[in-house]
Amino acid sequence: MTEISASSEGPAQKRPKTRIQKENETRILLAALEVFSENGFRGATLDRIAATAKMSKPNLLYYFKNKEEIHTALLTDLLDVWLAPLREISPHGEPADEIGSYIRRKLESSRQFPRESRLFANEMLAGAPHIGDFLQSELKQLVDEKAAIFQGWIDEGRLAPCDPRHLLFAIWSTTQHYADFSVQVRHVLGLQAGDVSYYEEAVSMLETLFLGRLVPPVSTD
Amino acid sequence: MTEISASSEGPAQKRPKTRIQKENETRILLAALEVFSENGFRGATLDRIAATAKMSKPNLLYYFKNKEEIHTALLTDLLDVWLAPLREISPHGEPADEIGSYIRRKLESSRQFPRESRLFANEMLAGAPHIGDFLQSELKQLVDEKAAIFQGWIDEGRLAPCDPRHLLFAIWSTTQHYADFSVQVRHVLGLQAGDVSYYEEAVSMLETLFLGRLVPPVSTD
DNA sequence: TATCATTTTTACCGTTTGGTCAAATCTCTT
DNA sequence: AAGAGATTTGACCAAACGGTAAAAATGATA
Repeated sequence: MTEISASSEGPAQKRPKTRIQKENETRILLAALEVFSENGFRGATLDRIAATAKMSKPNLLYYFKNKEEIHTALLTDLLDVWLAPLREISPHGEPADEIGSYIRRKLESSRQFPRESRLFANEMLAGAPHIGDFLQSELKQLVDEKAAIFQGWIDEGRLAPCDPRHLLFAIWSTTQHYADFSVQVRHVLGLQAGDVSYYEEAVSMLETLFLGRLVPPVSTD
Repeated sequence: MTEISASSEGPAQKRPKTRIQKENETRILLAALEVFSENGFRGATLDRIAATAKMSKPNLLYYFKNKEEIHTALLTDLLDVWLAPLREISPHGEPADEIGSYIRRKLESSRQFPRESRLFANEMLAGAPHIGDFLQSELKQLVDEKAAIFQGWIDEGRLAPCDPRHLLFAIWSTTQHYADFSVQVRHVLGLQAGDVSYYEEAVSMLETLFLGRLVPPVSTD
C-alpha cells in the first residue's frame, strides 16, 4: 500500500517527468499495445514487449513496475477512447443523424486505433478480468443514459421499436469488427496486409443497414 | 515427415480407437477449448488444460503430441461448425427469408458454441496465424459464391444496393458478438454470469435491423 | 568539470512452461 | 491367470518467464 514518494528508485515520484522518461514510457506503451493486442494479457511476454520497444527488460521494468501495470496503463487510456464516441450522442438531434454520426465516429475509431480495439476485444474474450468493474458501473450507466435517448425516440415514433441497448451492441459489433477481424476482412476481400481501403465500403454498408432499408417491401404482383 | 504407423508409442496408429482413447480425447479437447478460447493459443498452457481435463500433463501428451496439435484439432472441428450456416444460404429463397434464417442460424450457433466462437475470435485477433490459408482459400471461395447470390438479388431489385461481402461481415459481427463479448453484454444488461436470456432480444433486434427498417422516413410536417 | 540524480546494463533468481523418459499400472484378450 | 498392449505416473529437463539487485554509464546542473 506504500505508493507514496519513494525517493530514489524508479520514476514513480511526483516530480515532473524527464524528457527521457516521457519518450521511453511512450515507446514502451506503444510496444506493449502491439504485443498485448495480438496475444492478450497472458499471451504477451515482457521479453517480447521489451524487444519490440528495443529496450532491455530490466530497463523496461524501471519505468513500469510489472507486467500488470503496463497493461493497466493501456486499458485506462483505452477506455476514454472507447467511450468518447458514445458520449457525443445527443438527444436533440435527428435519430438518423445521431446514429449515422455515431457509426462514423466508431468506424473512424476502428480505423485509427485498431490495436486499441483488439486490446479491448482480448480483454472481453478473457472474461474482462481487469475491466469488469468498469463495464458494470461506468459503461452500464452511460449505456442506460443513451438507451433512454433512443427509447425517447422510439416513443415518439422516430425510431423503430427495438431494444436500444441491443441497437448499441449492433453498432459496436459491426464497427469494431473491421478492427478486430481485419485479417479476415482482408483475406476475404483479397487485400494486402496493410490495406484498409475497405473502410469506405464499410461506411456505405452500415449506413444502408442502419439508416436505410436493406430488404425492400415484397412486390405482390 | 514420418507420420505413419509407429508401433508402440501413443495412439497415433491407424488402429481403431479404444474406448478410453475416445473418452480421453474428448475430455482433452473439451478442456482445451475452455482454455484456448479464454486465453488464445499463446496464453493457454498445457498445465491448465491438463488440470481442467483432470489429467496429468504427460498423460495428456500421450494423446496429443504437443500443444499445437490440440489447437489444430480444435480449429479443424471449428471451421466446419463455422461454415455450416453459411453453406445453407440458397439462391432460390426470398432474400428476407434467406437472410433471416441465416441470422437465426448464426445466433443459434453463438448460443450453442460460444467457446468455439471465442476460439475463432482469438485466432483472428492474433492475426490468424493458423488459419490464414483457410480464410484466403475455402472461406473466400464460399463467400464469393454466396455474395454472387446476394448480388443477383440486388440486380433484381430484391435487395438494397450494397456490397454483399460487407453485408456478410455485418451478419457475422452482430451475431458472433453475443458469444465473443458476452461478458460485456451481460454486464451492460445487468445479468448474472450464466444468463443467456438476451438471445431472444437479439433475434428480435437483428430482424428489425436486417429485415425491417430502423429509422422511419422523416415526417415533413 | 565535478557532482548528483537519472538511466541503462549485466548478472542473476525462482517459477512456469512445453515436453521427454522409463517405469509402473491398468485393461483387455486368450 | 497370464501375457501383451494400452494407459498412467513421477521424476526430470532446457528454455522461457516475470522480476530483482547492484554496478556501470549517462545526463543534467551548478
